[in-house]
Amino acid sequence: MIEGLNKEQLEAVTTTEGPLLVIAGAGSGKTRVLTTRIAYLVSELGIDPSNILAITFTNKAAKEMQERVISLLGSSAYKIQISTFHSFGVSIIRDNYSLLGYKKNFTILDSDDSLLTIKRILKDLGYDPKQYNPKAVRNRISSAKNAMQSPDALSRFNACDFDEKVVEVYRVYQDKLVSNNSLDFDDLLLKPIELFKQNPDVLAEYQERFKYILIDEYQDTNEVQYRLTKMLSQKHKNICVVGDESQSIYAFRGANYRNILNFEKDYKKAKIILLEQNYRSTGNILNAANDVIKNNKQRKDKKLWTKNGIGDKIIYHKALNEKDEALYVTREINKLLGDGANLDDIVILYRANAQSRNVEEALLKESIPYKVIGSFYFYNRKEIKDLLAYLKLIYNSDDDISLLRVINSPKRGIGVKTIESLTSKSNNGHISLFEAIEDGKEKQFKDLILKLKTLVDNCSLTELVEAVLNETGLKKELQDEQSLEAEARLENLEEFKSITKNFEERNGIVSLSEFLEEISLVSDVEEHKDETNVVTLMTMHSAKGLEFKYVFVVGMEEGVFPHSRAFDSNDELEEERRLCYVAITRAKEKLWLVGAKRRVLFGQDNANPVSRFVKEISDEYLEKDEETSLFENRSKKSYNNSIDDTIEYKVGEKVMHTTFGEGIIVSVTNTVINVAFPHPIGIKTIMKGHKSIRKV
DNA sequence: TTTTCAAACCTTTTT
DNA sequence: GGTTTGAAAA
Repeated sequence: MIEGLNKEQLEAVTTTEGPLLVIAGAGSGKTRVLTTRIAYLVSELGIDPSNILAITFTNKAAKEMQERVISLLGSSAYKIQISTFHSFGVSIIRDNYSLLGYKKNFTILDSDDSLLTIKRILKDLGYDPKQYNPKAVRNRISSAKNAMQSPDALSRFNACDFDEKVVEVYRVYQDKLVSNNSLDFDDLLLKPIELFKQNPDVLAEYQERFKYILIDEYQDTNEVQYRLTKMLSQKHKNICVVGDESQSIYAFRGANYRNILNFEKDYKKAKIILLEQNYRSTGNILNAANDVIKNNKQRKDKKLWTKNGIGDKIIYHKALNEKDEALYVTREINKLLGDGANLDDIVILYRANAQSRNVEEALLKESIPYKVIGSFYFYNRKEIKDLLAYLKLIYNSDDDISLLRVINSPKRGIGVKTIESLTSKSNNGHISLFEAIEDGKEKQFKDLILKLKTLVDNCSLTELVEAVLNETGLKKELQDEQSLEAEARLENLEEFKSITKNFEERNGIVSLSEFLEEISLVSDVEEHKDETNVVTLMTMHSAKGLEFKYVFVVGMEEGVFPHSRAFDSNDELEEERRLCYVAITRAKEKLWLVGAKRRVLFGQDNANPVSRFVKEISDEYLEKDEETSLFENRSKKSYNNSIDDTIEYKVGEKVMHTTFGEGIIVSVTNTVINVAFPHPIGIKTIMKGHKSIRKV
């Protein structure tokens, strides 16, 4: 098990007692250390797996850690609590809901739901949403919660009129959540702390249970997470935190990388181990990363090194515009594929999700299969949100937010007037909107939900979803519409059923409560599908912890990356630089940094200078390629090869695709068409005039 | 109550 | 550039 570990790694694995800080540079075998340490605790020291708690930030990281521990320990690994901070929080709340004043069937609000709630509160209080931006209010409340400030505490600090209003909204918002028997993301961590403060005996039980605690990505912990782990580890003090302040990229979410720098102060006898040997990347890639990060003032001095070869130089390519930028990337990908590379080994990283569109269009043109991680396309669709709101309301009828979402969707003739009278009734009687319903059209709605409620314990999840679709009229509304867009929405609802089916198969028969919990904590539908052998597109933030042979970073321009919002703050610029460090160190073999001379942003043509991060890399490791005019000709040629832009398309026309077969066009944009193919293929986006389709 | 159309708004990054 | 929001008409 411990074979092949270097001296420092071995020390990190075997130093099991007392506080331990592992500063793990990118690619230094951090996950291997964590998983081996867990296995060592269990199989060498005979620690009961249920006494171990391992916490990560993302679902992806938790899943990977669990898989690796299972491969080391077998099925006993299932008894180890490996989870994200948020799902760990939910499990504590679930086990102690009544002590916290919640009912068993609490629901979790996503950030859209909390925004809607805040909008309604602002309106109720008579404030102009133009003067008090709801998003700003939500962010302010969220950061207060992440800093563990109650409305009272916040009111003591408030300096301006805006803050005063925030405090007011904050109070109403918290009351509303409690009366709705629901929690937002921040509550998932705050409530456990509240619980432990008020019930020392409960805390003592958890402290006793989790004798060994491991925290991954410690540099990304915020105040709440920091306090929570400190409370839990107070008794046994066997806490091992792993992190790298150079990779702290979540300050906007309240993360405080000083938590890692202060670890030695918090735990007086803490041992510190530095992992600086990198096993992932070539010498050139590491040197470039070091060149960039050394421009940050606030950091622990360390330098990654490797025994790997020097490798290829990093390529910086400046394209003419954002279209050429994307085309350049596809051309390089095609070259790689020609040399026998796998699509799985290729990733394209960008600063903001909105940047994916150009790249996607180019990939479509070249018929290169890809997947986009972390863009909430699926769960953000109206029909899916409606369906989920129905499920939430069935599960927790006090959830006013979900009720308001679906009470008149599909249309039942229940309008503003009815809602107003229900709201005042619910306010006066301190009951939920659902309970306030007594008669009228809304009574029919109430009966419908009550009827569906009886199904929860008597049928499978998929059957319940089917019943909701049929009984609420959600399906009928779309079928009656007879439009192709409605057809696409129906397809999405079908897709949702395959998600519930998948969930059932994975976990056996599952309850509505477990399903809702997972859906609220897993933002990305891709985690349910396994699309393999495709190019991956994602933000640099989502890429943390991952590695790829070939990495493309696009948008290397001032204003795009570093983002213009960071210009006026040195702290934020340092955070952007850390993000750049994360992006560079994802690459194992080859790295491309790509930017555009001109770029259309907000419909405006901008000419941004090259990103300062490119300039920070010494020419020793960098190969600059600015044959922009040449490339323009080449790109035109390749464009003409596969695209015939003379063909006109109309919605409703039939087309034949070389692999998907016959389909119907459901929508047409300037560059692409969306085509509905028979189940299970579904809706596909295809370039206009692409050689793979022809009209029939 | 629902539909429609023009104006406003927007773009960090995520559990 | 693209979507969401608001006011006015149906």
